Amino acid sequence: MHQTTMKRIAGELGVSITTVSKVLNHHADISEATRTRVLAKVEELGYQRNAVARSLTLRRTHTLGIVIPDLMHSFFVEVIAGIEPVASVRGYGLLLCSSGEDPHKERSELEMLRGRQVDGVVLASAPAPGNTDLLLQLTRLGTSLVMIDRDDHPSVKCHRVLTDDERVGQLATSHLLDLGRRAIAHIGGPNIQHAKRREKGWRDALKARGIKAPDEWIVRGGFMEANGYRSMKRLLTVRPKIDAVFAANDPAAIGAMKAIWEAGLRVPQDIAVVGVGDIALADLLRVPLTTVGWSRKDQGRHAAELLLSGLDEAGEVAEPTRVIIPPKLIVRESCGAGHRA
Amino acid sequence: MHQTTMKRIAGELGVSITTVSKVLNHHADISEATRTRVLAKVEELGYQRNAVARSLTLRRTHTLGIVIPDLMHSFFVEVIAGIEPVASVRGYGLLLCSSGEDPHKERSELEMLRGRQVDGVVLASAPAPGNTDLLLQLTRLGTSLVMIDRDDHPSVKCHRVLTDDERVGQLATSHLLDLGRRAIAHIGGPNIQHAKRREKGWRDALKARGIKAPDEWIVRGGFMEANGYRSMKRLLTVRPKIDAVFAANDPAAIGAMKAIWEAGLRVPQDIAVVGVGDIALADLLRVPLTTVGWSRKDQGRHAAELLLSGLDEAGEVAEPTRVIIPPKLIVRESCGAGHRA
DNA sequence: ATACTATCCTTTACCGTTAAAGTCAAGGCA
DNA sequence: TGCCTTGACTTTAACGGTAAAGGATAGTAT
Repeated sequence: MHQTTMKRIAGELGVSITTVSKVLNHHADISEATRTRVLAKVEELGYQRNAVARSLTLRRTHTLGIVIPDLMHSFFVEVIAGIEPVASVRGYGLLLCSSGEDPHKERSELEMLRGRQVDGVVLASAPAPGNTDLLLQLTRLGTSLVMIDRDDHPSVKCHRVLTDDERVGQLATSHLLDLGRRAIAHIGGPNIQHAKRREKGWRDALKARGIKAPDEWIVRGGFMEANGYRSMKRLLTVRPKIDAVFAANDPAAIGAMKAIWEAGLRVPQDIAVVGVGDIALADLLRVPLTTVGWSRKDQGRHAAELLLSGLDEAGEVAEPTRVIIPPKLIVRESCGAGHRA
Repeated sequence: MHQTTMKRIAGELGVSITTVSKVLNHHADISEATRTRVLAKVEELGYQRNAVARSLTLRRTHTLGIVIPDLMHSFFVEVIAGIEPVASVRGYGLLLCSSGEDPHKERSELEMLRGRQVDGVVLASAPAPGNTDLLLQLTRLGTSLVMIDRDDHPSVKCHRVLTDDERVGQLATSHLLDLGRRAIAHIGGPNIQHAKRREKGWRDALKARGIKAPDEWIVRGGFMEANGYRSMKRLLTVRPKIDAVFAANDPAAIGAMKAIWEAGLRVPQDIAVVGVGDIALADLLRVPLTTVGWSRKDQGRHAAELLLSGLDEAGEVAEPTRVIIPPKLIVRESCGAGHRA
């Protein structure tokens, strides 16, 4: 029932606990003979160091907290898939938290992570400035922080791994314009920085071609499929009719397509749709979704590397870095570019 | 830079550390006056207990390890989404590990979790009996274990939350038979229990209608989209031609559809496809996928509840439970039942 | 022979918290 | 008055490990 401890090893060998510890930590002042004996006993008993006890003395848990807004959204899972191998090979564990887009839950998760003394946190913040104080406190306490995806909490000095959201909006919108669409509506995201920036990119791209978007062309909602669905229902009532939609993310775009189909219209013939995110399976949808994507694995990988390299060089506080993962247009069929024969 | 400790609180108040500890643990032998003073100081300094130190003394980390084979497979993520809220409200953290279907990685992840003294483990085991010894050892050490999805390691006595895989196979196959298909091939999974059981269900359903499946009707591979794709390529060469495929899971079914389309054939007109799993977005595929599904959130929820209830009643070793999540057929379009007008 | 120096261990203290046992003054009871 | 409770703390030891400082023994320089 009880885990083997160094005490036991030391006892059976007639050496001190410290000697065992030194062998396991590769200290130089241990004779080859003792080292061998200890290692043999370790092997025999299948001993493994107790990470909790080590964390307490070393003041390092080798654990990263991950706080994301939605586990069911494949975007964040892909980011985690990018973080995992980097953390894993370096011996870091991942403590997974979901905020469910709720700032209060986010706060309590962050507090939980603080209490558990995680070495670092990867955060995709729920849209609310309420937790800025906690984040500031965490960094002050020596917890490294990397924000991914969301560019909120401007006063918090930490690494950020983002994409260029204005460019995202421009890419999507220009493409639709290039295909001859003119009445290009926008399904906006929630009230967070990068949703606003995608909107700005959309607006700028239209303006660049001399099109002024009327107010009815934009409906702001959330990032969920249901939000896109509701928003599209509204956009379908706009007159004169719109002929394209740029949705702030793929789930919203998918929701929009559902609404379009329900109205008996066709994608892309009646309304072209472009999303953002390139979520998994988007190429296998009834109408494969044209989208603006970037590598989430890269995003996760960068986040983990920033975090871990900052942890290894203890002491020196690295300058906050902004890594921009370049977005690119992924043309499929929902935009009407028709890449079938 | 330094976290506030009980020592500091005790010092500033002129009481012993134990007194502070007792207040925070709601011990009775503390006067109302002292309790109030301590609580006020805790509030003032924003003090929070150090979970690492508590874990060491309490021999409880309030952490569950989760080991899944593939982070990119939405199935497991959905299970996690079912586990998360249950664990979260009870104050348990989730340490996430991905084995990448590799038994060696799985082993090292399990060892990592053992070293970190997790209270329990939710495991979807990679297909290999190699780690049975470790699992037995873990349970012997007092770590609760719940296996989800995979029904391997029969000698390990632990709770299991599974679905009825034979029924899954029967449900899918009978449905195709009901629709008039007769040459129903099977894309099998890897060499693990529930893949074999789905195969058995398929075989039994055919036999029940007097059909004996020839050997070429089954191709066994893995659970990934690529496996389904390759398997289908092979099945397309079978003569006389097959008119339906039951794939052991949805990614494989999607891979199969890709292969079918690439061969210039249509789903379901030329070949009907039924998968297993009801992954997210399956209803939005180019041809919405008919599949046999069950609630993964329920599965995760059950797993977490079994684990946590076992942890609360410390000492008494609960009888291993088998929870069967009932599968149900989800009819869409890939089977040819035609639920459009 | 004496002091010096490696080499190889051990002792002691500490990480932050909790449980068990101990202290001590005030109050109750015979 | 003396003894026993009771209430409200404090002291001590422990959880499992690591770091720093402290021996002991043997070999080397002088």
